[in-house]
Amino acid sequence: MGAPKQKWTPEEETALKAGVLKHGTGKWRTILSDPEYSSILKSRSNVDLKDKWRNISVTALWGSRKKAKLALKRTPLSGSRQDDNATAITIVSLANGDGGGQQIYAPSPPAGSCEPPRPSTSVDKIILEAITNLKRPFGPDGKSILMYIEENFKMQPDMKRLVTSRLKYLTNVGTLVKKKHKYRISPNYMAEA
Amino acid sequence: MGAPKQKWTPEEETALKAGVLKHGTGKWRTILSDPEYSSILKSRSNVDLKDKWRNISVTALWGSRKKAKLALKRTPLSGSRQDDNATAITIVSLANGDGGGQQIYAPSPPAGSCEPPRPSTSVDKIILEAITNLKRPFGPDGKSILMYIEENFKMQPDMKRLVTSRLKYLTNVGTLVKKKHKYRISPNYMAEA
DNA sequence: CGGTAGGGATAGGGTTCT
DNA sequence: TAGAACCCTATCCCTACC
Repeated sequence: MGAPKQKWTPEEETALKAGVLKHGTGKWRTILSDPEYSSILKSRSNVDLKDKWRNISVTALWGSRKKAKLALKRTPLSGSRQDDNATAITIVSLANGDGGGQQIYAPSPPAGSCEPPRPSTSVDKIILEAITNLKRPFGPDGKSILMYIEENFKMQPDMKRLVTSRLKYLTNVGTLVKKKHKYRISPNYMAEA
Repeated sequence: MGAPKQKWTPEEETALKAGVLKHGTGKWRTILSDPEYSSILKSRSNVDLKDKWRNISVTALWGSRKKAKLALKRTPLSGSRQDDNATAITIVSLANGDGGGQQIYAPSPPAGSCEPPRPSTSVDKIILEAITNLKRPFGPDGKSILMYIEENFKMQPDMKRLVTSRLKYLTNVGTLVKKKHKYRISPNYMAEA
């Protein structure tokens, strides 16, 4: 009697994250077989795990943007009604199916303003996207990240320095893990949320 | 900014219903690809089809309930059983958002007395509600339907037999479709309305 | 066949417009 | 307030490729 849509419970999600932390991504059958998680995840398949992890990943990447959007919605503060999505959003057209057009990078939220101090800026999102999409076995190096950003975003002149300093910062705070000049998104970062 | 809201034409709606009849619900991309309908539905997406079908469904469910009420008022006449399976069948309390309160099942209209043999009783309404709310991919099986009813209605002792026989009947007259022990509301039933 | 990656489709909740 | 049309995205499914 399968359920039409079996929503993931927080317990399952936690187990999955722990499993990835322990065995790494792409080891779904292994995670499922690990007695530490098998009971919690017994109603899931390895493919389910893969799908869910994919979903968690994009959520982590786009999370802050979403929060900003929701915040704006909940509080229709002041007037401006038109440039809703424009305000706090820094990456556009990622969702659009066409892979042709170049995306536009807008420095930092010019209008939104009410953002509390966050450990991430819009550049960070781009960096995370770059690392994710480059899909290097041990993560891309700084140069590749730069190239990715140059190729996929219209950037402002000081972008290079900005990215470099952000890479350093994100590594310091633990969002990224740097090893042999290569950057990866910390599993811990995924595991939080 | 968005599209100006493209209202569904009767032609499109007909094509959609025919498509569902031919391919089944949940086969929206298939329906869209069927050359028989693709020209008519060319400006619709698979998601549009799904959304429209959802609208049609709720309208049909609620519509039939209204019709039944009116029918009872208008003509308590006897006889004809093909009294359209569409109008006679009604579903109640589908709209209640809270899942908390238990509903009350009243056997068959005790007051009406001179009720002619109708193709539906109040049990039928409950059955349809169960099938609708259980939302199983291929429809719930008889056992699930029973459980749903037991959990959500105060029932009389012979409910089980009643439900079983009604399931058989509704399948015979085409209101339900039975396949591999699972019951679904007939697309025909939806498509009429 | 079993497993994973990726693309794509569906389901269902939300939102917007009328 | 309701209903129709539309959006968002978690979940599920299918296929290609080992």
